[in-house]
Amino acid sequence: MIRVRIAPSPTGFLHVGTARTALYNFLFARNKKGKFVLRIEDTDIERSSDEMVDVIVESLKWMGLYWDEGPYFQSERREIYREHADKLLQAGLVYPCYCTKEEIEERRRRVIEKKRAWKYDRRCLFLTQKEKEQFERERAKALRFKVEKSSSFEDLLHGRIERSKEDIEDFVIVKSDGMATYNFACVADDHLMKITHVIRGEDHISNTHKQILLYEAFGWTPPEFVHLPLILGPDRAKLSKRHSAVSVLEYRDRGFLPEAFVNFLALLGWSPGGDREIISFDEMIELFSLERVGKRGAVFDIKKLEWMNGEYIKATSDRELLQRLLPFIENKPVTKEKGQEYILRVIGLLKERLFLLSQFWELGSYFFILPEQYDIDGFAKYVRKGKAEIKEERIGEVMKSFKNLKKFDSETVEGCVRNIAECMSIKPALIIHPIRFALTGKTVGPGLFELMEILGKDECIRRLEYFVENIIPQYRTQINANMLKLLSY
RNA sequence: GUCCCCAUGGUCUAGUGGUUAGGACACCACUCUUUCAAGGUGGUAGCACGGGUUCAACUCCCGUUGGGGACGCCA
Repeated sequence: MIRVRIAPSPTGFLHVGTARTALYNFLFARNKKGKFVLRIEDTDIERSSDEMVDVIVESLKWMGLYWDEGPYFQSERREIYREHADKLLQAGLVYPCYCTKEEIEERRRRVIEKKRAWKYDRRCLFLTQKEKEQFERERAKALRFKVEKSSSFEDLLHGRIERSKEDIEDFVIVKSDGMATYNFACVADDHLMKITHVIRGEDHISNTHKQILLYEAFGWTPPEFVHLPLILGPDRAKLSKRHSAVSVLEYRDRGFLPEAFVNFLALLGWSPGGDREIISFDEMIELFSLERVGKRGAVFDIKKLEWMNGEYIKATSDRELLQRLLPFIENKPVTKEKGQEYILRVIGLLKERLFLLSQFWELGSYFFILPEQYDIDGFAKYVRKGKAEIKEERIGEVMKSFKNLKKFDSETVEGCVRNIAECMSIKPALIIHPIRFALTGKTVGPGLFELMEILGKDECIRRLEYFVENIIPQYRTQINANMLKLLSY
């Protein structure tokens, strides 16, 4: 049975790179009807925290990557590692190292100054008995693996990858605080947890060589390895905080749908073949195969993610979308009072111009409250282009006609407005734009008549009055000020 | 500096010796339209370079160049 794992370290948020690795492991496991294990690699006690464990768990759940086993915590497995380290010590395959960080740092600096490659100099391998006894009394010791063989393994993606023993240093397997290091805990756990395929980022290739040596030392059969290419920033360097958001939960909070996020990540390095782009989770599981994973690092293109998110939003039913939208609007004014049916109608109008859930309020707050601000400059541009005018008497005329309307559905309102325009022998646009501006404070948005139907007759009239009394004077002042400014030059 | 990985438009990719090198994002234009989106139509743009192998190379091999990664008692 296929068994894979995701082994994040709770020293930070779940990185999108780790998220994609988790996704590929998950897809591979589900495709092969195997098991997906979650293991928390918290051997760095200082930097690990429970909060980060929660964040990781939440991130994986948000993406829909449910694990079959775990989470296992390496911090709870100290004894297991210690026993295994003892075996290697007794077999003479590892040796104690008493060097301090500072001492090593000093020696390393000197080597690097000479432009030579640094590797642990084996100082503690050649200690005299006397030195050993003294250090044993005075210092904490780490355990180093004595590298005597070259390492080689078959990567399912890259083929055979070799590394000469001269290029591998005697690496630490147990730290001076008694905790196993990553390379050691990882090997012990992957073996003990019967992991069949280790699928991880290619930044681990050099670790894999060390780990191969450990498998051999224990006489264990190593699992299969797949080293995935990295996710890159726009400059083609490994994606990191300085590029953009790298935390999965940040994408959730910015209004991405998990389905879109997962779909996008899946395609970053894997292709189902052909021209397929929008693929459901189930299809991904069905189609996933390691043979179709690429070897090239992929740039994380936020634009494409946003497009894809828009596609998913459009494909989501209004009712479902309402549920997804709730976290983004429940703290906004009057959204509760207006009720779900009202919000649903707004969703109907806004849905196709949304590519992030978080844009809902930004685009449609005026459905709930008076416009927070009026884009006077934007509107002024229309005026200059001759596409709109501010004429109080026209707005007055519109209000008067609205008051007489029995019905206020979009068709009736449209008929009414067009009729006024015709009577005045002007283009409807000259009325439509000012009304849109008066009602929403914006120059862009959904069809005017549809949004008026939702706002309702009373609210429309109320806003038109408010506009005439409060905004037009402001508008005049601002325009005049601009004129004066222009004249003074 | 040492070792390792990689190479199809700006980006994600399809392609596994014979294709007018296909799709998507982005960009541009046109269209629809009361605006913005969405939609529709069209367009710009690519096999890094040099050697082989072969009747034939984007495709296979070698090298160069370019990019990336690893060199922690971090994971």
